[in-house]
Amino acid sequence: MPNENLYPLHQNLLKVCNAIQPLSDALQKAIVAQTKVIQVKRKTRLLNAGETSDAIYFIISGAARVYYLDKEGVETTSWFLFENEFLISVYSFFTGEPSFEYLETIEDCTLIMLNRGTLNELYLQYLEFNVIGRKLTEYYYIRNEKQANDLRMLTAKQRYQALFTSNPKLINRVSLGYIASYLGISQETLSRIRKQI
Amino acid sequence: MPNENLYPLHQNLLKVCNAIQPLSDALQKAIVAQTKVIQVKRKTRLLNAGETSDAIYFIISGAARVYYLDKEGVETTSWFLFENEFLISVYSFFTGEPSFEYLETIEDCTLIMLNRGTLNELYLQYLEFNVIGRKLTEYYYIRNEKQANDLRMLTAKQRYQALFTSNPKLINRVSLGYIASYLGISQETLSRIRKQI
DNA sequence: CTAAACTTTTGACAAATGTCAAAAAATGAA
DNA sequence: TTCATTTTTTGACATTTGTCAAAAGTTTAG
Repeated sequence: MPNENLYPLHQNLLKVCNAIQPLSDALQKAIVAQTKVIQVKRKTRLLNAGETSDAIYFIISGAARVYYLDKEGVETTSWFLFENEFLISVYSFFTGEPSFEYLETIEDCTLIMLNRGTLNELYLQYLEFNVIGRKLTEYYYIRNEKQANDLRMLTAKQRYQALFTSNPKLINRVSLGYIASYLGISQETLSRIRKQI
Repeated sequence: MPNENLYPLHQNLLKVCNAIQPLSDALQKAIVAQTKVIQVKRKTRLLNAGETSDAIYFIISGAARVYYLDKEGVETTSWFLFENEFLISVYSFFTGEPSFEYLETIEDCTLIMLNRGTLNELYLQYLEFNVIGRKLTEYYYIRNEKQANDLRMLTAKQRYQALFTSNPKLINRVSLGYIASYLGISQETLSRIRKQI
């Protein structure tokens, strides 16, 4: 595992990618060279609605969420991301259209930042990297699909229990209001559900 | 546009792929050679829950749906697919795990069938094909995300109206009960919503 | 350490949606 | 075309979830 020593900050990112498909040394080097490690405080907005997303972030440490505003201006959280996950406004990043979502940290974070132009160059220059992109998209697709299915099929209480079961640590790191909007319910309802359990 | 004459049945499939990224002649030829055109009646089950998905289908004509059963055995439709779209159990096809979903036609269909082994060979042999796979997955990802967002944020009536606006033809081709489950509501409620509008 | 800001809980009530059962309407196979 | 089957609608009522307002609890920055 030479990576661990060569690129200490990028170690987990490379590990995640290598687990999908082994990367050539040249590609690993390119990834490290073309990305930037940044530190941001909690509640930092990394993308605003209306802006076009220009970057994807890998979370080394910390937590973040993706949210948007409904017609009445009420926040709805659509995603929580933690260590070793990618923070991205999929729609805006992939289409190049202005985002309807906000990206915001919910804890102090250390992030690896990769911008879109660079990613596309990597896709062109290292065709094997498309495999990684495809597989990651597949993986997140499946997560998203499960979410939609749960929203259709489960009651509020069942959705909370499913989330709690699949991701117990989340409950302690994320405020109730955010979780409620993620589950598609009001925070009062979630508070009452919690008391019952 | 030589494809139109060379491969009449595969014309639209190739057109969809070419629109994402031009395919080499060799790849086009390989796609045509490795796929099989089949005709099936309406209500044909192409995949059962518990089976591992081994194929992806491109719909030349007809319509289909993806559905699954909740704990009480009630059907919930998670997706409708029409001409020039891909019919697939994403979870099972991509992970190789047994499916929790059923694939079923809702009209007589003409389909292009591509099995997983072949697709993976194409991915290996024609690395550029991964770009197509990645982009298609991105596209369907975005659709899925929109669905989850609507389920969280909109009332039943708003969801119906959104569906009607974005896909009016669907309403006439798909029965009310299927649409209701797709929207995450009972069919009685959907029937009442329809009357109001 | 403390005040201000934010988050969670509670109560009372309103609105949305579900359930069950039966009738009406539409569809499709013989 | 006709009858059996499937789909949609309707009514009555139950349940879930939302809303508003206020109180209680917790966290954070100075």
